[in-house]
Order: sequence, then C-alpha cells, then structure tokens
Amino acid sequence: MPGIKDVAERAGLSIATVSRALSGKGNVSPRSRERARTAAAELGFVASYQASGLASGRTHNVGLVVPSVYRWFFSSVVEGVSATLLDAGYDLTLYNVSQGRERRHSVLNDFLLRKRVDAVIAVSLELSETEIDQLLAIHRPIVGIGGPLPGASTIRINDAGIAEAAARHLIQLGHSKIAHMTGDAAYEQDFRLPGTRQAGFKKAMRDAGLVVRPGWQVSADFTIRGAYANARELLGGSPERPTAVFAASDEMAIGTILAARDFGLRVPQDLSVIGIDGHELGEVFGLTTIDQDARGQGALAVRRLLARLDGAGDTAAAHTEYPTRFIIRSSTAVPPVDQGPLRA
Amino acid sequence: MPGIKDVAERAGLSIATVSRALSGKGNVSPRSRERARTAAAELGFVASYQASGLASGRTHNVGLVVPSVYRWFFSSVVEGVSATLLDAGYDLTLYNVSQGRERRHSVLNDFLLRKRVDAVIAVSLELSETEIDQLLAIHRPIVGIGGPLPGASTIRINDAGIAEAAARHLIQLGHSKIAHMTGDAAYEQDFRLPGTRQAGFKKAMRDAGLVVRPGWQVSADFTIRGAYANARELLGGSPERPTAVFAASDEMAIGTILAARDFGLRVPQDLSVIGIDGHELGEVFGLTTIDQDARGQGALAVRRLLARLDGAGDTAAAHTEYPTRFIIRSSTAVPPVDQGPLRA
DNA sequence: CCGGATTATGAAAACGCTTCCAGTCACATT
DNA sequence: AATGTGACTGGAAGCGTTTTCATAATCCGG
Repeated sequence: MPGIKDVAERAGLSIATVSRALSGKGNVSPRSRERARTAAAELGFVASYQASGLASGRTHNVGLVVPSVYRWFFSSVVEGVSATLLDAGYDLTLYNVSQGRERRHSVLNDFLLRKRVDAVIAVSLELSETEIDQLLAIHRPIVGIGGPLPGASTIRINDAGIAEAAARHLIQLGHSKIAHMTGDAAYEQDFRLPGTRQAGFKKAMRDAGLVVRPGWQVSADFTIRGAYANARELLGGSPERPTAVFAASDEMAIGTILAARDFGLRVPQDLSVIGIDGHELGEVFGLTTIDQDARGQGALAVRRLLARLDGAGDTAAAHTEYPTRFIIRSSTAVPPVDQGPLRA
Repeated sequence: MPGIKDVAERAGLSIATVSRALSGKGNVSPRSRERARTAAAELGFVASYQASGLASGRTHNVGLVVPSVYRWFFSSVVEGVSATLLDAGYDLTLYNVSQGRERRHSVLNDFLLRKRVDAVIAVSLELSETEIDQLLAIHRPIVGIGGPLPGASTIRINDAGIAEAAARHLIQLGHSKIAHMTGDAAYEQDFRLPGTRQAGFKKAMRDAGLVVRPGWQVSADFTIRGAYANARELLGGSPERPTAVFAASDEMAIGTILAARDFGLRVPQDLSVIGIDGHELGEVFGLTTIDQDARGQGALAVRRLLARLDGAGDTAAAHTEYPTRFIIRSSTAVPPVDQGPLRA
C-alpha cells in the first residue's frame, strides 16, 4: 500500500510539497500540484486517516449519538447526517446507545473522549450536567437535535407550539372529547419530549375551556405496536369514547388508527387522529400531521458543525428553531353527532 | 488532555510498561499493572485511537456498508452490529450508500481503503468484481450479509428455500390463485434478492402444477407504501383476484394487507397474505411470516470478524446459512369458496 | 548455589502523515 | 543596482501510541 513517500518519489517532489498539494493547503505551484496529483492517482494513494489525524489533530470524523436506530425520527436524522457528511468527505461514527444508561456512560467516556471525533451530534439525548461538561471539555463542537443540551448548540422544533397547534386543530373542528397519546416514562426520562408536547396539548385544552381527562391521557413507547395496544384499551374499554386522538408521534397515530379500525371505527367519521412527524407512512393512512423534516434537521446539524470546524470559531451556542409544516390529510374531520343518552 | 506519558510519570513506570499494562498484552507484573491502571483512572486517560492505530495498524473500527437505513432489515442489522461491536470496544463507521452507484464507488475508494477500518461488513450489496478485489486487496476481513459476495465470508438465509416454503404453505392451505409481490428492478440490481425469492416461489408453484400468472407478479420497492400502491392495483383492478399473496418482505406484506382492507377484503377470509422478515409490526397485523433474525445476523457477522481479527487467521471464506423460523399467525387460511361464474 | 529459562522493564525506533521553519528564487519597487 | 516582497520548496520536528530489542531481575531444577 503506497505511502506519501512513494508519491513524492514518483512525482519528484518532497513529501512536504506533496502533502500540501493534495490537501490543498499552503502554496504550491500549479505544476507541482499537477504532478503530485497524477502520481497519487497512478499509485492509488490515499492518505492514512490515522496518520493525518494524529499529525493534524483532525479526524475527519463526526460522532453521531442516537438512542435507537429503529424509530422513524432517528433513522431520518441518520440519513440526513450521513448524506451530508459523506458529501463533505467526513466519516460518521455511529453510537447507538439504545441499551441503557451505563452503556451510554461508557460510550461517552471511552469513545467520544478518545479524541476520535472532530465533533458530536447528539440526537434526543438528555445528558446530565457532568456528561455535558465532559463533552464540552474535549473542546469539540457539539450540536443537539431534538433535545435540550444546555451549553451546546441545538436544533429543535417548537414542540410545545406544534402540540398546541395540533390540539387546536381538533378543537376548531368541534371536538371536545380529545385524548392524548404521549410517550411513556422511559422516553420522558431520556428525551424530555413527551412532557413538552403534553404541555402544549394541555394549554390548548385549557385555553378552549376543555377538561383534560386523566383516563384519556395514555402513554406508549412511540412505536406503532405499542400505541396500537394502548389505543385498543382507550377505544375499547370505557363506555364513552373520545372523538379525537392527538398522538405525540406519527407512529403512535398510526397505531391508533389501526386500533380504531379493529373496532370498526371509521377515521375520520367516528374518530379523528392527528400526529406529529411527517412519517412516510402518513400518506398511506391519510394521516393529518405536523411535518418536522428530520432528515433536514440532520443535514443542518452537519452544516453547522462543518462551518464551525472549517471556518470561523464563532463558538457561541446557537439555538435554532427548525420550521415545521402542518399537513392536513383525511384523518381529521368534524366530530360525529353526539348520540349519547342526553339525546333520548 | 492526559497522554500515556503523564500516566507513566504518575505511576512511576515507563511508557512502555504502561502501554503493556493497559492493553493487557505482554508481561507486566501485577504490581505495575495495578499502578498503571489507577494512574490512568485518576487522570482519566484514554489512549488516542489515532496514535494507537497508527502504531499498531489496528483501528478498532469496523466499517458497515448499508444501502439504506430506513428499511427494517437494515436497521435491524445495524442494531445487531452496533451492539455487538460496542461490547467488544470497537467503533462502528457507518457508510450509508443510499445515494447511488457513484457514491458507493467513492466510498469504497476514499474511505474504506484508507486503512481506517479493521474490517468491513457489507449488507445486501452486490459488488462488482473490481470492487471486491479492492476490498480483498486491503487485506481486511470482510463479511457480507444477505447478498452474494464471492471471495468473502457471507451470512445468508436460504432465500430460495424460504420463498418456496412460504409459497408451499399457501398451496397446502388450498390456494391456487397466488400472487407474488417481489422487489423492483432497482433492488434486483443491487441485492439480487428479489430474483432469488421469486425463483423459490416459481419452483413451489411449478411443483404443485400451478400456473404463475404474469399479471400477478407485481413488484414494489420493499416499502409498505410502495407495496400498498401496487397491491391496490392488483386487488382492485382485474375481475379475478388472487386468493393469496406472497410478499417478498413483511413490509410489502403489510402494505398488501392495508390495501386489501381498503377494498373491504378480510384477511385471511378473503385474502391470505404471507411475508418474509419477522418485522416487529407483524404481530399487529397478525402476519404469517418467516422470521429471519436480522439483528442476530448482524451480531453473528461481528463475532465472525472479531474472531478473525483477534485470533486464528483462518482466512478461509466461510458461508453460513442463517436459520429462519416459520411463524404462523392469522393472515393465512384456507381460500374462500369459489363463487365465480362456474358455480352458477 | 549455579546455569539457563523465563519474566519484567525501559530506551528507542517505528507508524505515516502535517506543519513549522528556514531557505531559494523570481519579481516588483525604490 | 540594491532591496524588499511574496510564492515555493524541502528538511525535520513532531503527533501519541505500540512494539522491538536489549538488559536486568527472578525463577527453576539439578
């Protein structure tokens, strides 16, 4: 396997000049540059990342920490990050910390800190203060997506705001018996997200003078399957059903729709369902939702990092509110006419 | 950030001894080992991967090449690989080559070849001979999952066999009007998978003396959404419908079920559907399927690699047929009584 | 008690680059 | 013609480990 030395010999140049020519940094005459390039190409030379990293302190490698790789949101972010990074000639080291807290701890310690990444993107992770301090201590840019990350740059959608908007959409259609499917404790602990969306929901309800029934506040694990099981209870159990469900994610909204179908409930005639995400399956189910472009969030995070790495050291932690898009499809409509006992 | 030198000083040992103590290689007295360990712990020292990689030639980093990160199969493999790798103290560099052939080419060249990974796992990728030669040339273990990879170790399920088994299951239930939903051209090109499963399907049909109707051979992009759209055509269009559909993946099977529901077809009374995969949503839809433990395949691939890296250099390319499991749920049943014109 | 084998240690040589530094050269400025 | 300026270049000093090699210490059976 050829080294830079071989290239230098072949090109009749010094190692230093070849290095400069190939990296594009420093002054090199066009003639030398050309020579170095062709020599490198002929030999199939590619600089060793290890060596160049060791010498320059730059790894050309970005760490991406995700809590899971199954959920739509995370997959999408990975996609966006991966594509943008690849374009820029960077590597992506994936840290999937789905297996709990200790695992996460060791990841942060043994992996990220080993100066092996130039920057870190943390998705939906709620880190402890010490963890954040550690990250900041290694003095690498770090940006968080979809989670609070005090001290670092973050990219977030306005969770409370869109939850409120989603609930308001239902209310404006005339619904008053509205259930909310939120994330369960495990998610709350890590992402702090369910609570935020729940707050938005409650605010909209309160503003409209509607009561939030405790029994209609169900929680699931953000999966279709989990939501399906819990929605069955919600819709099948009690004598009185909600006429609308606001799910904190599209996957849970879809699970709810599936459960509704099981009971012969038509969506939206008998039950309106709204979600949040912009999941690709939304179309299939005609799901009304609020689209957060997860892939775009990932791409933006990368651009942020690269700007910081390449260019100005404007180290200020910037917080971006990523825009969302309300998509009205066919899963929400006016509530059915109340045929309850009062009508008798 | 502390270096090994600092640890050596603090422990009163030489750099060499500390290195040996911490890496566990070479002879070190228990006393020195203990000293080195505590000193390292106190300083929070972690060896630089760059430096250790440069010196040892080992990167402790494995490259995972996947064609997408959205499809269930790939996510699951990533999960399995990631978890197993993390346990072993290895890093995972993810190469998502979803954006076409040129991209893939540059990945192989610029990235993998830069001696930056100790080994490569390629998922469902059909590589050209030159590409394979390149990979083998860098002399790193490489294992392929779910795709042909001549010259390298592979882990595959018996695609033709399980496809045949799936079709036979339907036939034995009494179905004769069986449609097959396979992958489309793009998938065929890259993974060679659709064709193999299709061959198994055809063999079962032929063996049973049944005809394979060209019109009932539809193809989709392996997604729920894509299958949904195409299944609508299959089920809605022609006067005569199949009574069973064998989908080459669970996602496509689910898409088919959703389409069937749209037309008021009951599964399995009016239409039997069987898939392949073991997707987590299978349960929700009561999907009969053949479970290929994708996560387990990923884990096995890693164990393979690590064994090769750590231990004996048995460089022989081993081909493992990964076991699958037939899961019968409620989406398959005997066909409906034929109420066609003949019955009049 | 002693030679030979084994184990433990440290100095120093890689590993393959990047980059600082000093030096050369061509050119434009007084 | 002397000087200053800036573009190019090559030598060599790292970067932070691992690993070889030589040496010193320890152990064992005879």
